[in-house]
Amino acid sequence: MKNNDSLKLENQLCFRLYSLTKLMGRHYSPVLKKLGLTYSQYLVMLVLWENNNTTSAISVKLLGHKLDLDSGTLSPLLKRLEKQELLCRVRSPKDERSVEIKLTDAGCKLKEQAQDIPAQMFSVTGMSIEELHALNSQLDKLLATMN
Amino acid sequence: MKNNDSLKLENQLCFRLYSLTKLMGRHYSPVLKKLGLTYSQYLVMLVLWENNNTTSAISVKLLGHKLDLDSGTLSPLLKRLEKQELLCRVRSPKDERSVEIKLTDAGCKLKEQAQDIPAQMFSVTGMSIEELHALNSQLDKLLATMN
DNA sequence: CAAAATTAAATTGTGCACAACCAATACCTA
DNA sequence: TAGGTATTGGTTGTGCACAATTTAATTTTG
Repeated sequence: MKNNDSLKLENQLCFRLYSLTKLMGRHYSPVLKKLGLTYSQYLVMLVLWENNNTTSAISVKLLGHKLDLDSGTLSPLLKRLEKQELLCRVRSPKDERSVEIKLTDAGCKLKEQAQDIPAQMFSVTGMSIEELHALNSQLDKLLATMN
Repeated sequence: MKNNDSLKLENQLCFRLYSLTKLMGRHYSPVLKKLGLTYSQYLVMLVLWENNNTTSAISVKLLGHKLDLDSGTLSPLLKRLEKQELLCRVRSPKDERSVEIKLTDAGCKLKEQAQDIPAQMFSVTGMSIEELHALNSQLDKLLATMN
């Protein structure tokens, strides 16, 4: 690559990721709207759905760790989900600083409606399972390096 | 993949893209802070730097098309850059609805300070040039399919 | 045990993304 | 040329991301 091309938009990996993330969001949002969720709220629900079987409650701290989000982002988001009665926030008796998140029955039940979202979104990518796995592991490697 | 794993966070391509975009932003922001730019402002400047040689001005419309951003996002962003005197916004004499963006001398000069950002960011990825190109073209394919 | 350090959340402020809606202008066509 | 239509940009409102600060509780240490 020529030196004076390095600042060109078309050569930027970051711009591809940025565009693709937005594009992804545009495919998700109409689907998630039916469940009354935004994309970030959906991610939170994924963690809760996954977790609810084993540990019945998860702290905001741990949730933030799993999603790589801080409390400034999660606090208002969780309050909105609480208002929708999908989850409840209870201060931990063990450590009063910590807030534990627990799915309500409605929140638990919403999982059923979300079951076919992954397949639906996968079809939008036009990729094969093999290509998806290959891309996933490339991105995992990149995530690990950059962290 | 088992059916009930499809909703697991770790299996989501979208979550990897989402995380990687945020992570990318965290690597960029301290570097861009020295230039007084946010990441999105940097993208706008990339387009302007690239364009300034040939066409001296670019409309908000075209800028939005290149960056895949709408005027609701660009308008306030461009006003902030105008306040920093990196560019000026002039209503087109040909079409009064259209606003043309033009770099100031300061805006043009800022390019020099940005020259080594791409190389710096490339080194953070830990990839070889070949790997970068391969990933870029995979993402381009995905962008094309999903658009 | 009390002071200091650490930790968890909430709060505040800035900027971004986008949908929905509005006003102004340009263009087209009957 | 008058009226409809499309386009451009702005405005408003919601939600996300994150830095910086504050508050409160726990843990560590002298």
